Amino acid sequence: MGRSPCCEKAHTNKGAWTKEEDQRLISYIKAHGEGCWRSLPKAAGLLRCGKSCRLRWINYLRPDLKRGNFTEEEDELIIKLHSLLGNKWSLIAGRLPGRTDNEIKNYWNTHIKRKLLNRGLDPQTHRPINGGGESQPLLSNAVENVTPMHGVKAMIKADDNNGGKNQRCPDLNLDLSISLPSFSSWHCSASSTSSSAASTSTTSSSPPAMVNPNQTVCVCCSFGSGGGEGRICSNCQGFRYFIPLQER
DNA sequence: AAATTATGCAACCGCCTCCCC
DNA sequence: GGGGGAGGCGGTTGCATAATT
Repeated sequence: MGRSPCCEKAHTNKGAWTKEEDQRLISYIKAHGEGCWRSLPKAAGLLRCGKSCRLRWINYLRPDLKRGNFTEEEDELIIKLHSLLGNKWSLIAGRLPGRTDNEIKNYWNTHIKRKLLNRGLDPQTHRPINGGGESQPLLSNAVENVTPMHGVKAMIKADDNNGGKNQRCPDLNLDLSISLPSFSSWHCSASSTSSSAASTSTTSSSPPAMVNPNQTVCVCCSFGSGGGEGRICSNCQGFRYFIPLQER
């Protein structure tokens, strides 16, 4: 049986994109907008798979992309988010405006992994490699804005469905919260029980009041969906939550 | 200067999830 | 509720360039 191919591979180009192909794609999307990637190549006169067009646009041609080196701040933010979310590159990218999941993934594999190893931290678990650093923080001391979430452990509920694919979360003590660009984005507007906590004023040096161990905080709203990736949220119905341990 | 090795990144592949019928 | 199509995601590959020998 097998799955049907996403496009007619016999008549599609592969490999690096030419300037002409780029230009065709850009002008088509400028004229018609994104959407229906499957039919886009034909409509735009491109001999490319729709997925390839989407990837090229999202990762390279989009006008809002921030090209160039990652800053130290971005580095640390990626590390923090990775410690919370694992290899959820799209969610991580959602918190880094102008960066793409592919770019972050590549950057992680080529730079940050090495950086963490140099710090003596396991890039996957963010724990000290030699086990001798039990009292060490999970993340570098250079990470500012990291404050303890008193008594709160976290997990990502969505990964429960992975059949153990992500074994990392249930055991990982994520005694962390991070300074977010906007506290107001911590909770879904639809989440009335949480919004009162979010509105409590805080200072950057104290644990935010929103980190109430008895409340449920939505990870996707807090970290990933700001850039229009809300499809995973659906007003947070059983998907990507921090779950206080006492509820488990 | 040439050959070899290492590195970085764009692009592809296949699976998963969502959405519509 | 189930099936199928389309989009999205993460892992991996392969090529171009840089660094080293």
